[in-house]
This record gives sequence, structure tokens and C-alpha cells, in this order.
Amino acid sequence: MPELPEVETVRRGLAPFMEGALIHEVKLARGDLRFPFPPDFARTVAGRQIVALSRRAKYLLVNLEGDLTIISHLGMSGSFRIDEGDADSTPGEFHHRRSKDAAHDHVTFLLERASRPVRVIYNDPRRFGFMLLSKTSELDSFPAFAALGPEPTGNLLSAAYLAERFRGRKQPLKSALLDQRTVAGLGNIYVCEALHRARLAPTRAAASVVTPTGRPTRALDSLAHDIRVVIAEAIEAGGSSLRDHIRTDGSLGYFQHRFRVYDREGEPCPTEGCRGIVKRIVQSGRSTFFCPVCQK
DNA sequence: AAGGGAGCCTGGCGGC
DNA sequence: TGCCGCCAGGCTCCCT
Repeated sequence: MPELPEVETVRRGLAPFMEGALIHEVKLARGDLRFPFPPDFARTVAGRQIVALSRRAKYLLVNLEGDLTIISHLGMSGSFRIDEGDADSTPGEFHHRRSKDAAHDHVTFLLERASRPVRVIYNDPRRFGFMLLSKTSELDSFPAFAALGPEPTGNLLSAAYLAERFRGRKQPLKSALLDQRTVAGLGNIYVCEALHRARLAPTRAAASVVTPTGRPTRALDSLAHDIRVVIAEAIEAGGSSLRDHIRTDGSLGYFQHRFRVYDREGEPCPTEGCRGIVKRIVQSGRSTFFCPVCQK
């Protein structure tokens, strides 16, 4: 499921229910997901108030009082959902979905917010996700965060920065962009989409969009811009839902309808005036979708 | 030393 | 209908 726009959508969906809430209890259905939960995870977290929900790259951060943060990663199939009030009074459709998925409900947060009970449930069939703890004051030295590149939101991501990263690198643009040290939060979908918008072939060497003096080419200017735009549009659309519900209320994101190439093998290239057909290739074991005609 | 591939898991889908 | 192999939005480790 989750690249940056999907995690940001989850954060926005959870925030109204979680920020300011008191954690009464945490129930773990098993001792591990991708990694074991930290020792005494439930006991350490219980009794604290949630100060804020934030995000770094594809990580959701639950900032608690007392210099403690839950670092949550959704892996490939993780999702959160909210359950307000009595468990018995949930609507039929919701109940149906819940019972179907219950085998993969791994964590339940029992919260109280504004004197009302709220349950926040983490579900993850493939269990590639995880939850860890860090002192809030030491988050920057968390191993996965130490080397992260800039966020593609706002104006932090510049062509000059990418030129510096790409200079001298033979690695294909696709893999260079999937590397979280280049840009934080990009995944397979949005890398394919950004490269198409910038009309750059995913197989092209990263160094080929940098001039001999280390400056960005015009194509790289475009790429830096297109990455920011595609991420902003996807967040606006509530992310992309392929086979999973991603929003905390069970509704779907709709950016998947705006994919230009991702999962569109064999379809006509959407670039105006281009007569190409979207092609699928495999790079580093991952599917890449692109137009061999207009992406050079 | 950079880059490719395997592995971690389960579920859904297409093909036979 | 049933079974089988393939594929999936991420990340880390190991090998060359």
C-alpha cells in the first residue's frame, strides 16, 4: 500500500481521533510483526497522552508525552482503522469487513479522547510493517532516519540537490529514485509516474541528467518539479488504493485513476501527441512502467 | 563500492 | 471448481 502520499493520508485520517487522546491500553495479538515489538511496548506506552501525529518519509510517528515516539511503518499491506464507541453498534458493512480481516488485526490502541472511547486498530496481512520506540529527542539518530533524503513536499527538493546526488552514478534513474537516501518517501508507483511526467527513461543512467560541471540539465529541473507535483497531487487525492483500503474510515484514495503509466501496460501513452504504448520491464526485481517513445 | 537478487509473509488473480 | 504459479505499494542483508 503505502508510499509517502498513502502514509500522509493515514496520518491525516488518524490525527483527529488520536491527537490529544490518552492511551488507556495497548493490546498486541502477537509478539512480532516484521520485527519483535520492543520489550514492554504496551506497558511503556499505556497511560501517556498523544501529543501529535507526524510523518517522516513512509514512517508514521506517534509522538507521546514524556519524550517517547512510536515509529510505525506499514510495510506493504499495513492499515489503520478507527472504531468509535461500542464494538457492538458498528454498522453491518463495517462489521463485515472487520470480521473478514480480524485474523490480521495485530495491535489495538484503546484511547480516550474528550471523554469518549476510541479504538485504533492496526491490521497487516503480510506483516512487513513494524512498530518501534524511540526517545523523541533522539529520533534523528534512528538508523533508518539518519541517511534519509529530503521530503518531496514543499520546496526542499531541488534539482541542484539531485544533480549532486546523481553526479558520476551509473545506476538507472529508477533505482536511484527508489533509494530513500535520494528522496524520502518515493516508491515504485510515484517514481514511475514522475519519470513519465519528466519524459525520462527509467533505464537512463542517473549521471546522464547532470552536466559535466555537476549542474542539473533541463530534464533534471523538470524531474525535480514533477516529483513534487505528483506527490502533492496524490496527497490531495487521498493516495492510491490498489488492492487495499488505505483510509482510516475504510474509504479509498482515488489517485490510482490518475496513473499515467503505472499498471497500464499495453495502454496508449497519455502524453499529448505521443503514439507510444506503455511498456512493463523489470528493474532490480521490480516492475517499471514507462513509455518507450516519449521517455528518453 | 555500487548494484543486483533473495528473503521476509499472505492473499488475490489469471491460466490451465 | 481447484490447484499452481506469479505478482504485489518496502526494506535489509548478502553477494559479486
